[in-house]
Formats: sequence, C-alpha cells, structure tokens
Amino acid sequence: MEDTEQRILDAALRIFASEGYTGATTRRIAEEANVAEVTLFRKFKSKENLLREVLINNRSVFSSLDDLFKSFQKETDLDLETELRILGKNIAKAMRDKKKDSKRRMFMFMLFEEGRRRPEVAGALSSFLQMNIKPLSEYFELQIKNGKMRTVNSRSAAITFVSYFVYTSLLREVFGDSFLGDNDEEIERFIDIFTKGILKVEDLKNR
Amino acid sequence: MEDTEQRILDAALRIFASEGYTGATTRRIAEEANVAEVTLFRKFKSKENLLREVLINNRSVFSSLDDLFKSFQKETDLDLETELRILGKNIAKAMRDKKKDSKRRMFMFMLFEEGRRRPEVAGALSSFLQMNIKPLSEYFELQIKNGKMRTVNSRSAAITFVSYFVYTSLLREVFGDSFLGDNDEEIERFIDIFTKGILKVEDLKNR
DNA sequence: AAAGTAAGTAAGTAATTACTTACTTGCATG
DNA sequence: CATGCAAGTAAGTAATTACTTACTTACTTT
Repeated sequence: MEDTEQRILDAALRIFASEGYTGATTRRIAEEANVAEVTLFRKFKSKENLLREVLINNRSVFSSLDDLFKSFQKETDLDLETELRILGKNIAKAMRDKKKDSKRRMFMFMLFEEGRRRPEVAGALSSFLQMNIKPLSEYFELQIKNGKMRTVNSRSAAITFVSYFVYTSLLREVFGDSFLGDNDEEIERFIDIFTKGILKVEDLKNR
Repeated sequence: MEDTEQRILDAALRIFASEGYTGATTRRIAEEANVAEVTLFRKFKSKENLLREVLINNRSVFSSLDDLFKSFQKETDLDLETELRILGKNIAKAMRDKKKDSKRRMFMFMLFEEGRRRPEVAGALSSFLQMNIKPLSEYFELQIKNGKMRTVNSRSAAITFVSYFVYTSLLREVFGDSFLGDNDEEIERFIDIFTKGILKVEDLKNR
C-alpha cells in the first residue's frame, strides 16, 4: 500500500461527494481507503479537519481548465465559435471519462451545502470557483483584445459559460442523459446561443 | 393553532432546505413547527415519508413563473430583449423578497443531493425542473413564431436561461453579493450576452 | 539486537437519532 | 354526561456515530 494519508484523502473525497458531509461516516471512509478507522483519526484528528485537508488537496474542480485550453491555443487561425465548440466538447469529454473529475464536481456541489453553515468552507469554495472562472475570464479578455469578440464584461461571460456546464453536469449526474439528451448536440446548441445570441441578425443591426 | 399538518410541512421544508435531508432531525422539525415530535410521527409515519409529502406540497420552485410572465405578456409592443430584461429582474426581485421562494430553491438544491440516491426523489425533482423549463420553452417558441427570435432550439435556450439563474442564486445564497456584485447589473450583462451573443456583429453577417 | 514508527485489533464511551409505547389533557359533538 | 379525537408529556429502545484508550504486530533504522 502506497501513501496511507493520500488514500484516505481520496476516499474521503469520494465518500463526501456521494454521501454529503453529514451523510459520510468516518467508518465508511476508512473502509473505502482500506485502513482502520483509528488510523484516520490518528492522521487527521477529526472529521471536520479531514474535510479541511481534502479541500486543500483538491484545488481545482475540473481537473485542469488550463489543459483544456492548450488543445487549441496554438492554432491562432481558428474562429472563436469553433474554439469554444472544441472547449465545450473537451469539457463534456472530461466529464464523461474522468471519474475523479465527476467526484470533484459532486464534492464541490456538497461544499455549497456545507458552505452555508461553515464560513471557512465557503472561503475554500470561493477560491475553487475563482479557479475556474479566472482563466476563462482572461481568455475572453484576450479575445476581445484580438477583436474576435465584442466588448462584454468578460467575467459575466465566464459566469454564464460556467453556469451552463455546472448546471447541466448536475442534471446529468442525477438523471443521466434522460433530461438533456445527447451531450455533444446539446452543447453545440448552447455554444450557438452563447456566441450568436437569440436575436435575429437584422434586429442586431439596429443597435 | 391552525392546520397542524401544514405547519409541519412548512417547517420541514425550511429545515430540509437549511440542513439537508440527513442533517435535518425530526426533533428540530417538530420544534420549528411548534408540535410534539410524536405528533410528527403520528401524521407522517416516517422522516422519509415526510419528505415525500413536502415534495407533493411544494410543486413549483419559483413561486410561479407564470405570474412573472404576466407582467409584460399584454404589452405586445416590447422588443424581446426588453421583455427578458424585465423577466430577469422580476426573478431577481422575487429571489430577494420572498423568503419562501428562497427556501424552495434551497430545498430543490437539497433534492439534487438526495435524488442521486433515491429514484423517487429524482422523479419529483425532474417534474419540478420541467415546471420551470416548460413555460420558458413555450415562451421562446412563441417568440420564434412571431419572428422576434431566430430559430434556435427553444428548450436549449430555456436551459441556458435557467442555468444562469439557478447557479447565480446558489452563489448568492452562499456568498451573499460578494462573489457577483450588484444583482440587477449582473443580470443586465447576462441578458445582453444571452440575446446578442458574444461575437462581433460583422462576424455574424458571414454566416 | 534495540528502538522507533506506522499500522492494526478490540473494546468502549457518550451523544444523538428515528421511532415507539403508554398514559394524559382539552375540546367538541352526539 | 359520555364518547371520541387531536394533541401533549414522558420515558425508553435500538442503532449509529465521532472519537478514545490500550494493547499488538510488522517493518525500518540505527
């Protein structure tokens, strides 16, 4: 067995994510980590402290938004819509494939519940969220500078973008594909709306 | 004392919303409802059954999206963007003012957690969500028919719209206004993006 | 070989929790 | 007046939970 501490942290992430903080028992976490329950308490002192350490151990929600950006950041000849389409589908792919990512998102989701009661958790959650919004925000800023995007508040654009993915990944977690249908198609439709808006083009010219 | 049963249901909604299903204790709910704990069990048999009844008792998440629509549906001369701006701000206002609405949303939020474990809860949650998405969807459909909106998938538009409001109301619940800043301004920026998209107008003409 | 360290086993504690049983009180209706 | 019903009081049960104590085992370092 490798690093006991890390194994406990990973197990805690999974159990917190699937059972919620209150629902997760230290016994269950220890079992999942293949250690004796007493070992968990020796290493982390209390359940509350364990949560804190898991928080520190898992800083980003999507395994790395930066990595997802890299896939097209070299090819400068792509138009913005195509880039976002690629980004969106990569996010969707990461959601499907990486189990750890799914757990991280559900963990983050649990933090919303816990954050309303514990200010320290809210603080940690806040920096989690910033970590996703910031690179996106900067990306949009750059697009505006490069003249590929009209002048909108880049943070609002990032929040709109993230809203969609957080919400729909939640829906998919609970309902599978029954609520939203095919992932890629749905994302294409979102990107279409996000980039072009819902108004008719002729109506736009008036402004 | 009025209707004991209803008082318990209301109390349960509040406690489930703020503590989560697992975190809510029957004792606390009874206390909140000003009844003896035993009365709760006499009326509802079990905690699980109480959840079911609360579910039935609170069907819509926003007190009524229909009401919010009414505020402009008679004035047909408004353009779509203005209408959506009004709708968005009405939603924001309802969020701020109506405590019961806030509790309902947090309750719905809790259902996401619980729904992953209990298929019946997921089912109820699904119809909750449909109840918000459907009228919006139909509204967009109508706008498309009236030529005020370009042809996009109306359900995807509704989901995009709802995503934003669910996610940001969650953020506001946890962080207050510190994360997003002024409510109305932020919503204006969202509506701007949602209606007009993020691309430059000249880029749109190429398509 | 001795000593330290990381882990396990086993048992237990005090508190909490969903839920029950048995009996009582107050009020309305026949 | 008597009967019935809705609600309360009080006490308790069995299970679970976070966490502790005391002792043991196995492996590594000196």
